[in-house]
Amino acid sequence: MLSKKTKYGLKALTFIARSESGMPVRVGEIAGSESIPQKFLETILLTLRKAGILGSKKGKHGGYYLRSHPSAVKMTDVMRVLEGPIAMVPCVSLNYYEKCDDCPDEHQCSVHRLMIEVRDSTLKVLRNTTLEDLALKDS
Amino acid sequence: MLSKKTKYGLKALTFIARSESGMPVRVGEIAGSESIPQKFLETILLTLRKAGILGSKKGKHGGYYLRSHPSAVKMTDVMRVLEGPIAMVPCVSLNYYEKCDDCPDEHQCSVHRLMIEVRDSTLKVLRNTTLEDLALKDS
DNA sequence: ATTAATCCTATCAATTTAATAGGGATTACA
DNA sequence: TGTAATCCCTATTAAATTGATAGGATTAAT
Repeated sequence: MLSKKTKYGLKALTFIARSESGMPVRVGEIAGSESIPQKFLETILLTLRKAGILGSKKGKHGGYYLRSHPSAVKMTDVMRVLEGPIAMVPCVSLNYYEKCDDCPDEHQCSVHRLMIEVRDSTLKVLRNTTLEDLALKDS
Repeated sequence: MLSKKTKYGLKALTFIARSESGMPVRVGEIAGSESIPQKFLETILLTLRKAGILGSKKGKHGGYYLRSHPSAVKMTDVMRVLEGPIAMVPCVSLNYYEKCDDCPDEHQCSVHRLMIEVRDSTLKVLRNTTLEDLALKDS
């Protein structure tokens, strides 16, 4: 399951990408428009800022803005920041590899091989999708 | 993340598929060989039996066996039984569809569209993989 | 009968998730 | 200079999920 955190984060990024004005977007505005609890969204956008995806401006007329053009914001990056590893098992993760304690030899593990295929197919989608694609309207 | 339940279940199914004798396989034997807590595995195999994937024989010399040839056991079915929906959001699930409360129109939801693509690519893998594939040794 | 197995359901502890709380720090601008 | 608006930070909490265990009931072979 996709966490609410990730879902809210993606919606917020889309909202910011669509807001063409170039001005920082207030958390409250996003929260209101997208039906997201504001305080929760604050922590999410903070995470995205710390990850370098968003920038922020404090104080009156402050808010969040994209650090790069939407076409340069890859879903792989966003998902890793918000949802964590893309792989479904750590022993198959490119960025967060970890050995399983219940596997003497992962090259003979049937689950391992299946999960590599799932990971690769998911990666293909996420690598080929950017925030610009998400921000397109309709269909 | 793949749950332990699913991981254990897949390993157990692989073990049974590899055990060519045709005789029912005891839970204890699988648990021992695959380092799975036996009592936990009992409940998992029970689930697989209730789903029609495994059959069982009670009493002495009892155990679990496959109801179909490994090549007929699709990963889509196994995953749905053990892990639940393949889609990452309910509004994109083929078998467990549910509307999101925070989406006025899901056809305009950017997350929705992305998740359809992820679902389809995962489905393609899972539909094309059977227990027979998992049971192949090595690489 | 005895033994060895599955079957069933309840329960528990740990973790994760979703959300809230309560301010602190910074900035615009009157 | 002061005040309102905004992001920043961390802690806490409640609910849900997960992983595992417990304790027998039932069934079948010998």
